[in-house]
Amino acid sequence: MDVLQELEREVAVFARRVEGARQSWQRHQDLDRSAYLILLALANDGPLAVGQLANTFQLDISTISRQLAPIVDAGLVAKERGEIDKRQVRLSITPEGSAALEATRESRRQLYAELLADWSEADREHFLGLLKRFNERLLERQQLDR
Amino acid sequence: MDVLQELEREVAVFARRVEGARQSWQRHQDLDRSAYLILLALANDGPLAVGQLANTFQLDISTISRQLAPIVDAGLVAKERGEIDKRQVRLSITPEGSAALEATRESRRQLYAELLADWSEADREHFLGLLKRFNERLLERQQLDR
DNA sequence: CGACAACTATTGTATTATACAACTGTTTCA
DNA sequence: TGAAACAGTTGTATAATACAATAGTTGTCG
Repeated sequence: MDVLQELEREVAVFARRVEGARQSWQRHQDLDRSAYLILLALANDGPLAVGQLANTFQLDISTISRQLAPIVDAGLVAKERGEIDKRQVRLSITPEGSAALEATRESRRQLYAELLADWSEADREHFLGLLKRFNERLLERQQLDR
Repeated sequence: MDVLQELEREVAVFARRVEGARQSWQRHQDLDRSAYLILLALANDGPLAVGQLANTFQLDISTISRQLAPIVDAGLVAKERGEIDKRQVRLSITPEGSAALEATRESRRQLYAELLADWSEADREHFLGLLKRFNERLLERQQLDR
């Protein structure tokens, strides 16, 4: 059978399953997906504006704006008016945010350790590499399409 | 950096990107994701009941029931009362359904051909293999959790 | 054999994530 | 300096989902 066709199918299934997993694995104390990804982005790429986050995830600014509200309220992200450009907002992760991020990260890492318990290190690395490459492609494609 | 941690992150990103792609790539004449996956399941695994489909995707029966409505209306899936057990419903793909499935499949295959244009055949196969394995794991896990 | 528990599917209702549109305040530039 | 462009927020609509209530069917046990 055609590899592309199978791949396409497997990706569709993957999307469904991951979506399902998100719900059933969501532990109460952990950050939800949007908060987790936002904090990850802020932790990695320093302070960002709302629009930059929206661009990172290819989501509408309004969506990010709403997702931000609870995590700003919870004190995980600090929000200041931009100094140079007062339209912008400068979002940065707080120490509490970093702590929450680490906790969730560890909890998820644990999950993946169980999930991939019998995978060799080589397979894990290989999968990671290919997935990264695929993700980059997806991003490029989506940016073109906009 | 820890491979598991990176993998976990990459999967989260993947879920987001694929979700985004679903919206921007949805061509008008193509089947939507749920219809596509349902037809795929019916084409591969013969006639199924609503509950069996729900189990396949780890979704609530009510969700499948609703997703079924438009594709039954469109004549892509035939719906009969089960002969032995009249509570059940017997869903099977119709010739029109097969045609629609093939068209969407081809359209998606094309998309993946572009997306993975510069991947070697070996990489594609490798990615497919690892993804399949990961998907199986996810399913096992989710079934346990229910 | 008949009542009741268990099961299959549908429909009602609520929630969540998202986009688009309308609006406010800020900046840039002709 | 006024108009167009831009950043973000809030209002509104839609789609996908889960859970609850319900209807019809089956199976079992006293």
